[in-house]
Amino acid sequence: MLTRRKSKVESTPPMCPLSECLAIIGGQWTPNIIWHLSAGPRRFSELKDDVVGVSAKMLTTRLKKLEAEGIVHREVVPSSPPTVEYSLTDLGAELKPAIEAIVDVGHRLKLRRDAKS
Amino acid sequence: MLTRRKSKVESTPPMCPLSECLAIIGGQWTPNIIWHLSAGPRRFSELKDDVVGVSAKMLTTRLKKLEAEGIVHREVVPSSPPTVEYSLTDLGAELKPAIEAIVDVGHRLKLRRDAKS
DNA sequence: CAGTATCCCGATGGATACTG
DNA sequence: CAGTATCCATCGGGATACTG
Repeated sequence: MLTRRKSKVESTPPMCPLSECLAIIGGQWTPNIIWHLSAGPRRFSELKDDVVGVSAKMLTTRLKKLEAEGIVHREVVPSSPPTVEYSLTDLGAELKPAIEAIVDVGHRLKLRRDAKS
Repeated sequence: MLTRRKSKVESTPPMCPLSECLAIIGGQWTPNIIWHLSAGPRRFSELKDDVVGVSAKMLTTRLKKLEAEGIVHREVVPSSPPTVEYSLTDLGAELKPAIEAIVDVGHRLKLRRDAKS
């Protein structure tokens, strides 16, 4: 039997900075990009290889957005052929715990599913 | 001066269950829905009020998907007018740490930005 | 209350080709 | 190498109206 709900329920968690963070890591590919950058600086083509399936277009789009938001740092190395280093800023590094938590849960979810099938 | 990269870099984290989890919480509104459910069972219209801005269409869509994935439990209370209780399953509860990590980072990000402006 | 059914528009993102 | 430009199909998701 279901217990009757108190009119004010169990109190919803205070207020939600979820969107705040999701606006940053919400975009397609974005978590993957940040995740790969979390291991250290990468060049454009390295990232393109790491983040399997991403197109150059999307990768640039996301990197630009992340750079504008102060999450990643872009450093052009003047050389021929030119290379560009992408890395997480301090601000970007703060996202790591969240990404790791997601990875962790993803792992446990996978285990559960595999166990059931 | 940038240090030269070792050919094998700093080793990318093993393999990525990111997508595993993102496939679940990735959808628009989804994290918010789970977040609100994490405080306890809710009825359809309560959720619709909690998750500000969501349309009935999207809410049903997401809830159906989450139910199919075993993340939320749907319980129809036979009464007039009918009510429906949504709650997190054990599996769904495992997502809470990830959501909380995201909320936490979102909060810190907000603080940083506010400090700068 | 708790949805379902349609219509419909705009953004997302892939493929491809081109450039400094 | 590190992108940019263009074309174009898809589809997420809002508005609205209807139902058991």
